[in-house]
Amino acid sequence: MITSFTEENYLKSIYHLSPDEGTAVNTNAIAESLNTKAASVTDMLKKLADKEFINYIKYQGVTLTPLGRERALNIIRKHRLWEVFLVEKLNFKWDEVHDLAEELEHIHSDLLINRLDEFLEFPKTDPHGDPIPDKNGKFNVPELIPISRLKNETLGIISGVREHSPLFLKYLEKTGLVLGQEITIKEQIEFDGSFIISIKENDIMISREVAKNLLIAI
Amino acid sequence: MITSFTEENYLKSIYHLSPDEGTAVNTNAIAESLNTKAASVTDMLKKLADKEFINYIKYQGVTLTPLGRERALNIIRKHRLWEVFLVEKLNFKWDEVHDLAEELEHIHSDLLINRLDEFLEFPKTDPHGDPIPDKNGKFNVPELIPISRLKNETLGIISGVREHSPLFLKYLEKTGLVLGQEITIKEQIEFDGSFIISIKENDIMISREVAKNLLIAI
DNA sequence: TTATATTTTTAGATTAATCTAAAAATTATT
DNA sequence: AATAATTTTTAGATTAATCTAAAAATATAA
Ligand SMILES: [Mn+2]
Ligand SMILES: [Mn+2]
Ligand SMILES: [Mn+2]
Ligand SMILES: [Mn+2]
Repeated sequence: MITSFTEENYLKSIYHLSPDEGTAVNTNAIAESLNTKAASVTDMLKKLADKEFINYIKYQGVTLTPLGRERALNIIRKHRLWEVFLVEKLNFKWDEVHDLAEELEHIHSDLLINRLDEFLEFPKTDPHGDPIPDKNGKFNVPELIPISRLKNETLGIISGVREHSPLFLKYLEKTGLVLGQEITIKEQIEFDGSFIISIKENDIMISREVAKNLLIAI
Repeated sequence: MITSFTEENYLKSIYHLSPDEGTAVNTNAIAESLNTKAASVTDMLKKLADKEFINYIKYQGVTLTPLGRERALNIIRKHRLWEVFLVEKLNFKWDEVHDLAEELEHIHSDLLINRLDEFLEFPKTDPHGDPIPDKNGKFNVPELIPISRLKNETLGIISGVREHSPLFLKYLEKTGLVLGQEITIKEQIEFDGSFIISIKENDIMISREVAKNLLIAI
């Protein structure tokens, strides 16, 4: 079954909005994430249900069928592999690749993406630390914890972000908070919830907002 | 001015159908090359004329404006660079890349394509011997002559094809008639216009149809 | 549990790209 | 030059994706 650019974006959005397999995603949430209107979403949900990509009960939200989940993961695989390509081979920065990958993820060819995977030597994560599904849609989610939930004196490695905006990513880069960097939590300031962390022998301060969006492997 | 996938295919088609800058391209020719109907073409021509990509006079056919030509060459540049990438980096065969490049050529990013160009070390021709415009749209057309127009005992190098169908390309590959291969014209058979050529110390026979579509640099 | 607020769906339009059938213009042929 | 053939354009519909405004269903609060 072929899927249009638009249908694929809906599937991806539903996948990203699903906290877990069972719980349904609301019409309004999809509308917001795709910058469209609820009425448009309803129309598309009917279409996706017809094509058996989603389970849709009027007024009750939607869940992905196994087929829909498979398709969503295939698009996410493509997105993340293209991001790796852009950073590793074409020297793009991690804050520059997302919008391009949003276009490239819709190129329809399993052969192309499997060859690209091989060319990149089967990367396990993308430039933002997100896991890349393999050709069967399998991937393992590493246990990452935001700095905001860590205790003092914890030592860990920066391994992911919860926020992908170029502004945030550029700030992290400038501050040296890049993937793979080892850090230690020194102290949380009670007043505003900000943190002092140590990075390469230096102590630096990061806001609570940043601490919530920086993911650590311990 | 942004252009849709469809508009870009029309511009490319008009470019490829232009024998030279001045002479106009007919509605029916465009319709045939895009597998669409003349009525649809007329609608699109009005739109492209509004956007100043073409000069359009009712019933008189169209020519590209400098803007339209620039845009067409940019798409062709992308098409051919992606073909080089697929063959050189992802190990595709020359008969497998065209349809994929038809999709990839519509990815909108000059930065991406210039970085790709650099990554590929600024190739001058694509896997089929066609010239790749540089970022300013400049390219030189090498003087290539079909085998069918060569005299006996001519020595030359296979440097291009006039027909891009996978069937033809696969036949050439199997027969050893690949780009860069040196050949000598031995004899033309008067009866059916076929040729005997020498390649790597062997004499082989090729039909007139093949001879017309194989381009040689002398 | 009735009234109010929120969410979701339907009804009806719009826009881009396409089509068929018919009309108009151009080109070729007597 | 008049007629026939061909090419091109217009008229009117269709389909996918979107929208606004109104109606219907569900959730929340008095
Ligand atoms: Mn991304
Ligand atoms: Mn990413
Ligand atoms: Mn091609
Ligand atoms: Mn080519």
